[in-house]
Amino acid sequence: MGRAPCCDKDNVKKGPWCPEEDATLKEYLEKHGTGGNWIALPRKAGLKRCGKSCRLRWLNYLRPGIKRGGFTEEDDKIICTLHGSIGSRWSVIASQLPGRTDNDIKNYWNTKLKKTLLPGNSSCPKSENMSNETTNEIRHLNLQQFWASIPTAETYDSGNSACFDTNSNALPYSSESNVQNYDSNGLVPDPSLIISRSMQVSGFHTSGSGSENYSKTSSQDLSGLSTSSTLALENSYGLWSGINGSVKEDGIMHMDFGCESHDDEFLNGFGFQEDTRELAPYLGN
DNA sequence: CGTTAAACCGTTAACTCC
DNA sequence: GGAGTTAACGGTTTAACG
Repeated sequence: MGRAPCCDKDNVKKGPWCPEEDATLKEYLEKHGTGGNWIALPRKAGLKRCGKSCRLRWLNYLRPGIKRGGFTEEDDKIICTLHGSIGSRWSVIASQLPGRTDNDIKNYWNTKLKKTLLPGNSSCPKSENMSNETTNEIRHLNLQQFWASIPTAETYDSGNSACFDTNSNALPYSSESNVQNYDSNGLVPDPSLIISRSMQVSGFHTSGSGSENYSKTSSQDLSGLSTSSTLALENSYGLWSGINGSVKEDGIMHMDFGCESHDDEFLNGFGFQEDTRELAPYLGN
């Protein structure tokens, strides 16, 4: 006996969505939100689709602020770097690329990046496949972005994909209008601050090199953030131990990366050491 | 602790282009 | 008709809830 199907398969439509269905779903969600229940949603909205299909359609296609195609070189670097570090945790990678969906990134990786960047079909963009310049660039980018990406309780990106409060009727996306900009002098935050800050947000700027503005929201906005991405961060990027689960007496941050690995040498090359003393030069300590 | 729903990701059907 | 691309499905894992 298998698991019970999520819906009555005889009475649901499958396959590509037509414009009418899209319009119906969009209109319903804009009016009523999800109501915290995707499964009941299609019936309420008058759609002959299963809730899972509606959710996917909304998140991957209809949701406002969605970006499709047009990946930049910087997007490529972020994807390659993160994929090299954490593997195919597409939702985590997507959380670093505002407006991108896990599905989109996964497709892009499988159809383009994997072929162009990993000719040896390696799981990691190892140095032998790249020029030194490129490798160094990615290393630097990775460090900056990894540290910068550790969110503060006040930061998340306006266009992020993963803001979704299942307990409210709020639509599962963040509202750009609630976002204020502030200057972030120095992309790499103090590690002690990093750790003391709550990892409760799902999205944050990762692009650029230090002079960009970051975004912050009111605390109210944080309630709408994705729990899944929060957990994804915690699960993927490690368990933080020590004071407040973070920094030990020696002031060194000890990290236990829970991700399967991939290639220790590679990770070290990208700054993923267990002991962040090695990262001091990058962290400005 | 069992059940249910959401989230996630690998796979593939469907489509487009050459 | 084969290759490339993308949207969607299916199955599994995770989280939430009673």
